[in-house]
Amino acid sequence: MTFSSFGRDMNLTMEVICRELFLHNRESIKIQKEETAVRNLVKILDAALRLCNEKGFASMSLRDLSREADLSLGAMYSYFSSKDDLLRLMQGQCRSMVLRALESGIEGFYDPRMRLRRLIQAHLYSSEILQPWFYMSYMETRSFPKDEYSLAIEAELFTEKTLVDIMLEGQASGLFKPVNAGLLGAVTKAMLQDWYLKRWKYSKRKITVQNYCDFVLDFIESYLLFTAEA
Amino acid sequence: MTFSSFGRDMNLTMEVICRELFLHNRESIKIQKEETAVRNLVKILDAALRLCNEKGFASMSLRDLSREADLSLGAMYSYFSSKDDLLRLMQGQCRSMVLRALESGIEGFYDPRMRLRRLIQAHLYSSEILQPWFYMSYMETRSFPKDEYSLAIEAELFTEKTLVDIMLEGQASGLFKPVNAGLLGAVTKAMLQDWYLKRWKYSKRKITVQNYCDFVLDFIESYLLFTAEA
DNA sequence: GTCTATACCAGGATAGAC
DNA sequence: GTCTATCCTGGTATAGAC
Repeated sequence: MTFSSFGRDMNLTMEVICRELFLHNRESIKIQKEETAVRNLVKILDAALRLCNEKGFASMSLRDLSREADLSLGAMYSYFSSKDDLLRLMQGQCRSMVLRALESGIEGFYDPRMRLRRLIQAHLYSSEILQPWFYMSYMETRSFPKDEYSLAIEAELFTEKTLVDIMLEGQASGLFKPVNAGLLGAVTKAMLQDWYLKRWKYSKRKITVQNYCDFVLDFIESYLLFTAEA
Repeated sequence: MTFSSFGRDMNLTMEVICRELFLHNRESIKIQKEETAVRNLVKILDAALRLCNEKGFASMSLRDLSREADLSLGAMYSYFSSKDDLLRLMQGQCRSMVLRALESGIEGFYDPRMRLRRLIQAHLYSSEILQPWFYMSYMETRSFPKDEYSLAIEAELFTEKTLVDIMLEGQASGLFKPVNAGLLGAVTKAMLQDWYLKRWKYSKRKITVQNYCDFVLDFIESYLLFTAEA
């Protein structure tokens, strides 16, 4: 699976994302006409992701946002009922996109080595496309209200558990070495997250998602596979 | 180097830290008497770290802080001149402690393998002791004013460069395999940071800093060393 | 050195015209 | 559906008594 084929399959443009967000939240959004709603949601979310990733959600004022989104304060309140509600909308959309990306990455594959590769690729590739979403989600989790917080933690642990389960499977079938799968899963997650948390660093060094992905796979597989050294 | 010997050597109690912070910032702190100042700084910084790590610096109000620190608003303003100034004080103190810990970790060691081990240990052990400081520093960097931001980024890159330099040294002397040292340094940093960023996760699983450290060292050395498999 | 009281403003939220 | 005008809370910061 290459990055460009993944991107084509997932089709995650802002317009598509906002349309889905609109359809899933018709009750809470006061605007009726789909085209109007989607057009403005694109403006709002683009601006929100930009501001939020610069200074953090708490420091982003709705006045800033209204200026950047080129919509009045009053108009924006037709799309969400409070600032927290905006965060909830974005967070929910992000969670559903991530889950879909990871699941579509591994479905139909049964060999542990292949499943591990595809899961890591799906994670890195989707965080490449949705970087501002992933970043915001990571940085703002702690300020969520209790129920949203739990959902976010659950999602974090789910990814990790999926990684660990694949490793355990591979160990059970004798394909992988009997290393500490729990810890390997944890640090793998950390490496995957670093890709969207330190984007500035990797861009500056001209390291592409493909480079990073190949390296991480090599590093992990060297530790897991029995294959002799080159 | 074990965690407890490191802890003994560094002697990083809140009282010691605040005394140092006071001595380095006498001009900006309006209180004269050292004992009074240190006693109150401990109260302020303990509370600030707690609140800040819960909800983020921007969402921590000085009213909250004054209540938690059990000092009036007016009194607190004798210790810093603005909320941003408080952040600057804490940030500066954190940077100086980290640098000292890392340097004292590797000084006097020349074998690349040993230097790498000691640097990783020093980083993990100090982040174990200073977890709230490290966490705050990581999460708030992006909201710093420009000059403070540059200093923080510089510190991040310095640690990474130290790691990479040791790896390159080891490769040059033929001790380490010729893997991509730049990327290995980057993901190593990510693994080190995960220890203080996801403390809740590791505590819950009863993984100690010693467990984590041993695992990370094994993982990295397996990739770097020529030694045959067990 | 520490407190209380208060100035002042920015931010979230809403009402009601168009 | 969108805008402008406005309300009101709660934030940072300071003044001045003790």
